[in-house]
Amino acid sequence: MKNTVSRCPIEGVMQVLSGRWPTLLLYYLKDGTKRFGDLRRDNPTISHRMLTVELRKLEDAGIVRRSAFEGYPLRVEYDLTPKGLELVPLIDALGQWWVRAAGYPRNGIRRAEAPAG
Amino acid sequence: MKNTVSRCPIEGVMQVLSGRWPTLLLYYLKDGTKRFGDLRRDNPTISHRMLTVELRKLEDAGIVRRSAFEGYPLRVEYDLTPKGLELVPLIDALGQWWVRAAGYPRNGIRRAEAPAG
DNA sequence: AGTAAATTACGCACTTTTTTGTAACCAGAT
DNA sequence: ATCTGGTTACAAAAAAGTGCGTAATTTACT
Repeated sequence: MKNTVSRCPIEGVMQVLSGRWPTLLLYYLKDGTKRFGDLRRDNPTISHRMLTVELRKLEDAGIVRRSAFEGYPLRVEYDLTPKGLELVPLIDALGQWWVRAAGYPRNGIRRAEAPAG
Repeated sequence: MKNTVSRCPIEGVMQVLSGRWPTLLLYYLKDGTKRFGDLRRDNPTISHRMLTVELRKLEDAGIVRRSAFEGYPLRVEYDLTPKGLELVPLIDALGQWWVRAAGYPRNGIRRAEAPAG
């Protein structure tokens, strides 16, 4: 998943959305503005390092907006940009496809017997 | 991205679609049936091993159908299952979002100044 | 009054885990 | 020997986790 020039738009999107966290963060951010700690509580298994890294990646992709406020204790808020909001229904569609297709019959055709012609 | 029980459907989909190859293979397979060697030529940078690994993953997910025919040299064909076909427009939508959103204005709000209240 | 501890959102260095690539080997008919 | 579609073992690379340090203010306690 290294940085490669992508001829195909699919490569570009997947560079950003691939992995366990990006879509999951989108999922939580679509409810509205969240703080760093909120997102950690939403998903307790993400490490603080990964959360910063992934948020930064989404920010760089123009999907998430980061707003830091002066003062202590620190306060930083994250929310979706218009671009990010457009992405949400597309991700949702994938989720729906996943649950819908879960009941599909297994493709039983393995090692089909047929003339090699 | 290891095997975790996914409460959220998003996690499930991304487990299969994450990475550089899955969506790309979908992209090539949507044109119709392809053989192993075809797919390697379509994407010369994928290693022999990764192609088998990724194809097997997609097959296990019920997205790709694998048909092996008797005889030598070997002949194995890959195509999309109905489930896989349903996925294609969703992936395409992501690609379109990517190119459409590429021209969006950068989110310039960084380190916003505001009362910490 | 003085001090210790908690808070919040990280950055950095280091270790572990996971993923991907390489190369060699296999089958068996032409 | 070559062709095709694989498998396996090993090595390299990338991704993810761990733990420590930082900052200024509040709270908790003595």
